[in-house]
Amino acid sequence: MTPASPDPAPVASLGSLPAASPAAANLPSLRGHNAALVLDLLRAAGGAGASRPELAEATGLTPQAVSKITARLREAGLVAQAGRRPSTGGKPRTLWRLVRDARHAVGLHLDRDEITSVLVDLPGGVVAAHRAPFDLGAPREAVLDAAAGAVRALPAGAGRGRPLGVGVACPGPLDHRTGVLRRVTGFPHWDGHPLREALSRRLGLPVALDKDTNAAALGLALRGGQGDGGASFAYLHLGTGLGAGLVLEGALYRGTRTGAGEFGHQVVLLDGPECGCGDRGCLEALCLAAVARGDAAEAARVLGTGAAGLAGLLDIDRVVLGGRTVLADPEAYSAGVQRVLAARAARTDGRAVPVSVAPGGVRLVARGAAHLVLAPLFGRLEPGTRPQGPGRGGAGGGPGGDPGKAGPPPADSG
Amino acid sequence: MTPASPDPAPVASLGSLPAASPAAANLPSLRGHNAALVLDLLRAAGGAGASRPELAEATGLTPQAVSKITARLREAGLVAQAGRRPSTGGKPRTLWRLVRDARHAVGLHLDRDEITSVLVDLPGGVVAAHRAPFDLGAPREAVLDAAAGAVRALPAGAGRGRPLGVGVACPGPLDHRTGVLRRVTGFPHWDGHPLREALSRRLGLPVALDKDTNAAALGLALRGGQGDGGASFAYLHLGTGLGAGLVLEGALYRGTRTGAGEFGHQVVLLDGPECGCGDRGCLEALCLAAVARGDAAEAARVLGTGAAGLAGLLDIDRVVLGGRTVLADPEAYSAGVQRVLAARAARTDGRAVPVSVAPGGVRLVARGAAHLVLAPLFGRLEPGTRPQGPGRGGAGGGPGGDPGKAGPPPADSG
DNA sequence: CCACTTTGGCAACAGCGTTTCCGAAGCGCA
DNA sequence: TGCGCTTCGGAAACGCTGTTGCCAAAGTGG
Repeated sequence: MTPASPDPAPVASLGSLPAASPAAANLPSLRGHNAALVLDLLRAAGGAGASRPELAEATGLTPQAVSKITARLREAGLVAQAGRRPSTGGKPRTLWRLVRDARHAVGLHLDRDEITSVLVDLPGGVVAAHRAPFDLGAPREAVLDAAAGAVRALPAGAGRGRPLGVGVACPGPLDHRTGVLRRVTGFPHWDGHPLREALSRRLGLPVALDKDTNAAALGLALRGGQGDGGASFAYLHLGTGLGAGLVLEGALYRGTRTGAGEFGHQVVLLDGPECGCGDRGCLEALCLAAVARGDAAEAARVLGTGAAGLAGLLDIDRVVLGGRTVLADPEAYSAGVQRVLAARAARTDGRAVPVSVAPGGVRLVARGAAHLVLAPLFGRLEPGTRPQGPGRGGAGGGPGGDPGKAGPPPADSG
Repeated sequence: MTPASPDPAPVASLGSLPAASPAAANLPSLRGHNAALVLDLLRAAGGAGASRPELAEATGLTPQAVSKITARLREAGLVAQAGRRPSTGGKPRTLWRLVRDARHAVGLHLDRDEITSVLVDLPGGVVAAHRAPFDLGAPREAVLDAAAGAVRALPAGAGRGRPLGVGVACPGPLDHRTGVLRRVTGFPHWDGHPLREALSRRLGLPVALDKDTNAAALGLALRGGQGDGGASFAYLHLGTGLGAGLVLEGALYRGTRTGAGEFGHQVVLLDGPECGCGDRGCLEALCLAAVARGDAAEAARVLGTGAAGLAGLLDIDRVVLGGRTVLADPEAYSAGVQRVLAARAARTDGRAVPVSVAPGGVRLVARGAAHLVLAPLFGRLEPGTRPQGPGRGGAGGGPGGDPGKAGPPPADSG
């Protein structure tokens, strides 16, 4: 695939066709796609593991192809045998699982007043975590220092080898494709800053950047659960603001410019009270006002109204709530939102969209950020990360990459 | 690929892995994918055509691979040479275009009081059209008769061979995967009726079913335009109701159960006037009330408020308006919605989401319905259509199909 | 007329999943 | 314990994909 040309507009009059939206596939990309598929199924299977015939049925590949793929993945050190199933009258099935320490990734959550970093292993488990006070409003260098410090505070040698990369989540808006911040609400001095590149250079590791809500949603989508392969859900985050992360048909939806998920500034009360954004009657304004009054029930009702609209608009399968405000009184918000959704269901086809509170607490976003780096291995996210600095050069293959060909993790030369 | 098993739940306790969300790929599916990609680029290029080197650059394939693919497509009769570009110092490039009459599809729009059918050719142009009064509330048999009649009223022999299939669009809700209607608002006797199967049997052709708004959006997405490969837009339809069709990153988004696009019942005035759906303050209720008062400006403002929320939530690139009410006073609605979006843009990053009125008039939906059948050829939609009756048996290949292997259109034996 | 550029076909090739075949490893019954 | 049966999974040949390397064809420009 031709990388995005730096030329502004190559003549454009004749002979310039738009780049094909889905990229063309060749043999290596096919191999990578199927390998990622198998890895993803093993990830979903968790510690229980999965057998070759099961993988074959789930993917649609022939058992023989699955054999070849698992053999390659084992050679790469990504998977290993994990016992066998009881026989059903013939040779028992051999089980496979992910090798926990085959790869690691760092997740970094830059919140307004706190920084959280986690080290996660290949299946997505948190190996180590670190939290510290933080000020996103501090000068850039100080913030970069703090970020690098939070990454270095993690036990680098715990899992052998360097981490694959660092996923960074922070308040939006920003552009995940270029890794550049836009005017982060309340901190205009970040506008236009290429945070991804700066951090990548300082850490000597690939860095991926995204909004906190997107990271959280991605983390929830990849949570060890089962059967949610193609499910759609919305993660609604109520903290100092109100935002959303959308997972549509199993894939994180960020929009063309990472702008998707601006949930808080939907108008739910035409000509209502003024909001900080300049509009009137925004969901966020009403919700935060109710919170300020201590009226969690009303805040939940307002939030539920927004959730109901979203459920209808996007045919969402479930709603997950999170954020400090919600976590302070989870039952009230869960019940309040659920009530509105149940009322909507009663008016339509009768099936209410289930509501839950996000597990993971204060590490939810950081863990999701790590998945910005891990997810491409499982075909759950386009690479998007442009490797920089030492470690893993830019030899990346076609779409989906090829986890099987990634080889052993680079040795820690430090 | 294993077809969806008819078994309800195969034991499910052990060894049942969820089906992989994206299907596995093998050589035939890779071939089909790339062939569809090339066809899609040629479709986007329109009458101007595209050359092999351009296709190679746009897809990322090698020129040699493109040569092989175009050769296969030419052999299948889908593409043909269309002149050459002026030389730039060497051998001039040969241009390729779609063969207009290589395939045809029928689009059928079942509206509440009118039925429209169109015959479209491979590039998506309307070859013939038919309109007649209609009553969706009539008994089922009468409706099926009318639908079949509208299809047969089209000049079948105009393009040689039978059409690929019939795309049907009607008011929702319904399930596009099973082709079964749900309780179409106002006509409860359609609830649960397998319209797709019934029509397919009667016509002896494959049938695809979807919501009218989805069909319209799909048609707009595939309109001969250029460069909108991965663009996102919303089609907002204001007629007797208010609905939306969503195209996200170039693909029609229907949700898991075709439920996406329920735009009219988002609450924009908490505790506002009651809506027919039982809720209060729905966008649709306020909008229709303003229309009933003859206040197009206020209706547009309300509609614009909904559009602004949607633009933020989904990072939409543009908004397209349609429906009888809009078409009755296009300037008022276009300007009114644009005003709200411009105000929102001024509050955020300053780039307003452009608004336009859907071209195509009364045939917009029918034309989009035909694309339900054509789009899979271009990799723009999963097949979804289960061929029934004579014509094109169920020999369909892997994901994306393989247009190159489709062979010549079946001869019209009638 | 001749270098030079560019297009695009031919042939050999590596590597993907598929097919076919068969040994390995368990169960159940005699 | 032995034997038939079932199921798993490896080995090898295969068809077909896009890729690579080479070269003829078809233009431009001096």
